[in-house]
Amino acid sequence: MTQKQRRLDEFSSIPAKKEKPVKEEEMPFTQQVIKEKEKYAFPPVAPENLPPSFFVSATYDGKKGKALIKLYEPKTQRIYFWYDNTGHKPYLLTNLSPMELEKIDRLMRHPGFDHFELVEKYDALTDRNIVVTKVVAKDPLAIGGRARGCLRDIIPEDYPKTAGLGDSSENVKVWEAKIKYYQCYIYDNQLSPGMIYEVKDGKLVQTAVSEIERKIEEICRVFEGEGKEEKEYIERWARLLEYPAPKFRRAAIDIEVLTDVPTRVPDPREAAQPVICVSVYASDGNKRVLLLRRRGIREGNARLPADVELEFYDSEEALIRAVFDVLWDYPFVITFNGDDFDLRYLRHRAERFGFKRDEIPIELGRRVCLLKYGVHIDLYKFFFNRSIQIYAFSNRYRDITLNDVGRALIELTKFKLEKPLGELSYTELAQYCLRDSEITFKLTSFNDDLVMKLILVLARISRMPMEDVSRQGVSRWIRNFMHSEHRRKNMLIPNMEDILAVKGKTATTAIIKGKKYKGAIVVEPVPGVHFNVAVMDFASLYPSIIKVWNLGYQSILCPHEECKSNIVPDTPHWVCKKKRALESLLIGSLRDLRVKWYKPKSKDKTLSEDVRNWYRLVQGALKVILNASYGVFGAESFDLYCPPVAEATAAIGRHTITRIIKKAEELGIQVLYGDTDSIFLKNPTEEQIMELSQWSERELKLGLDVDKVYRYSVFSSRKKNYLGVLEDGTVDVKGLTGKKRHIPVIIKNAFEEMKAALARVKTPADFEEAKKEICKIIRDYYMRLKKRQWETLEDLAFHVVLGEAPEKYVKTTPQHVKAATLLQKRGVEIKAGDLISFVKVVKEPHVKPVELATNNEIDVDKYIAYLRSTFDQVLDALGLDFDEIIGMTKLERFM
DNA sequence: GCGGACTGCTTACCT
DNA sequence: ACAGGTAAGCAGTCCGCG
Repeated sequence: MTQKQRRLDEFSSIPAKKEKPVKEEEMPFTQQVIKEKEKYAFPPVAPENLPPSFFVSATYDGKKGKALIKLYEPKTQRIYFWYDNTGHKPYLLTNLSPMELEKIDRLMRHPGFDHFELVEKYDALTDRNIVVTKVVAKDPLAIGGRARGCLRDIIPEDYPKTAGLGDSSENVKVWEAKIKYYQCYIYDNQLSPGMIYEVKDGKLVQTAVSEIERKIEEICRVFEGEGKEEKEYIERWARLLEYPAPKFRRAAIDIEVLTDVPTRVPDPREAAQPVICVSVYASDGNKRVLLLRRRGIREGNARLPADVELEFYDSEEALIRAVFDVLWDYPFVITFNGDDFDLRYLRHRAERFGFKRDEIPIELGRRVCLLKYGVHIDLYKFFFNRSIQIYAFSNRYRDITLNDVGRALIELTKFKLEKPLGELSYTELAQYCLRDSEITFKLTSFNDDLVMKLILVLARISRMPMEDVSRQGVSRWIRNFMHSEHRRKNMLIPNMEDILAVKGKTATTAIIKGKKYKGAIVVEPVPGVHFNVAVMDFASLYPSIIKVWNLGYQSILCPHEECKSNIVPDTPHWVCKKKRALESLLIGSLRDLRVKWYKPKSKDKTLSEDVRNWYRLVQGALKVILNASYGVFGAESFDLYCPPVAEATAAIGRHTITRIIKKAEELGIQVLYGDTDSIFLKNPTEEQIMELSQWSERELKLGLDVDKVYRYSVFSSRKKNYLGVLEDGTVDVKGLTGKKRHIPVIIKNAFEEMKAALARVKTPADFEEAKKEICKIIRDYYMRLKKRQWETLEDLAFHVVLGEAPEKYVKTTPQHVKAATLLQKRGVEIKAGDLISFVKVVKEPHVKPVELATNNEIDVDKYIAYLRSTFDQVLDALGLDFDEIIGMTKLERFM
């Protein structure tokens, strides 16, 4: 890799100053392009020399037949296209020799076929080098496009017939034929999306900044104790994680479409209704609202920000052209659901108006809408990602709607509409539409552009374009960096069937019916109230196990006789002792970097706020990846699916927690509870904790630290259900009904009041007071329900997610489905994923959607039963009884 | 014909 | 399309009960 050393400020995002005019060819680059910008030349081909720019996207340009890299130059804030000029071509690998392949007529006559090459690859499954044929094609669609008759199908289909072998095509193998061409290009050239590149004399060269390279050396010194190979991996990861992010010039857009029926969403494929309003909210401070003039619509007097001017268009076509100017201009365009709605609608609408192909800036995919010039980020897809939702934003938003995500992350919600869209005045419509793009924009700008930077960092780790990484799941991210590593080390990327054929399935029996193998251990809790409880846990247990035990598809059940004695406890599997597995190295080095560098640095108060923010972001990104790194091996959707690896990881986890519990007990510590990777210790001494931690490091080679100390904790006899009060009075609630999000507000409020009472308890003696308070709370809410004194019906509503469309429930009809069906009958559109709000009523079918229910039909006793079961989980540990509290006599209870 | 014991389905949670 | 383990409520079924 050619790396020119540069200083950081050379690509800083400070805008260039205007200077006195010079002849064009003498102009510094920045001014040349500013001039060029006025011309909107397309495609924006990178000049022979382009200053440091961020690799933000990659694709295949069908017209030019070349890989295309999109570079974002941060000074001019423009995108430049760099086309491959190395002659790289798409290909697949096969075990047939060129001689055998030549007999396949359909292959030789295929217009996309180019030539054969013989290449040697390392096959990790058999631990041998093999020679395979590289079948090179002229264009990626020839390898494996949508159309039938592509090379990857032809080879296994036609070979046996040609060779007269009948149907025995099972040993004909094709590899690496399903990799997207631009990914293949990235891997083969070991490019790093998200990193800084410059074009020098037409060549794409990665930029090295001496200041950052020194930082990387500093990081590497922290890992002196690790092996040579580990250190190389650490260095490569650290480079990806240390380089800075640019300022992203971007615009969020949102469109409004007139509808016949207010409850129905217009079909973006039809695009039959007019676009009446579009808002743009951009990083350069631009706030625009484009409105279509319509007959009979009043100006209105809704308030808009002072710096917004309404732009009126007499024709919809002109309005769409103005929106397209935005899409041709901004390097990054942000939408919320633009893939399925906004951009798709605009594209089809433009086609209806007879726009020419190259006038439309939107590239239509089956499930995505991309931009010809810049990068489109659809935040709906990004926030929909379960890993992002849970690990990056700790479940703070619940529904993936602009309103809920906005409320949870930036405290900004949509405008409430009082009447149908078509009846709004211009200013009301503008206000509503602008708010949507404002939320969309701010979701990418809060916390110093956290979301944009997160996408950039994930693009670097996963070696994917920003568009793809923001739309795909964590298993794709992991697969892609593993694929890239295979190519770097000249390893054959195995097919899933090959792995399965050699390594087989699982050997243990899961506790849950239908699962593939046995998982983690949950320790039976010791019921009651316990003071001074230390919670210790293993620092990222599963990634650590994968590292320490050398787990990966190549090492589990390896072909070597001498490794068969290296057995995974509680399984018949063995692990390789001779060769290090790729996954073990990759995941292990990422884990080490997070635990030993990024996590401590993210809390280091001696660092500036900005630097700490970056470290926080990086450690969060690593957490997302590491948390999924074990699960993917047990997921059939993962390309390197290898069930014995997942099974071995879980088995070693069980072994680990079992051993640590035994050791704790030997040290005389009572273990109150434990789950997967954690143990709850009753009143341990400093020495006991030290000893346990040291023993774990020495014997298990795993880090065990105190995660938190509870002033006291409350356990019932239920697993995954407890409550702990931290030193600062924070109440940690796990799994209890009172914290579940589907329960009615009124019950949640009662539970919150109880939490407040428990937070005030400092000593065992304080408990008496707290118990009295809790009894009062319970009596209070009980009476309120009995006397039907709730404020609104909303407070009684259960909110349950509809997992599937109502008609898909054939085995049973749960209550929320009944409520959903009632709504459907009223003409409300219901689809999978909707949140159904319902109350419990006396009459059949005992449920009713909140909006259809009235106060007097509520089944109060059902709510009291719910209140009881919610509190029971805590009360029995406190030695209290719900019925006694509400003053029910023994006889009444018996009745 | 009814009610209790049981199983299975569904959702929300924990690590 | 990362995994398995647990709790809770309800729907539906079976079976005994003169």
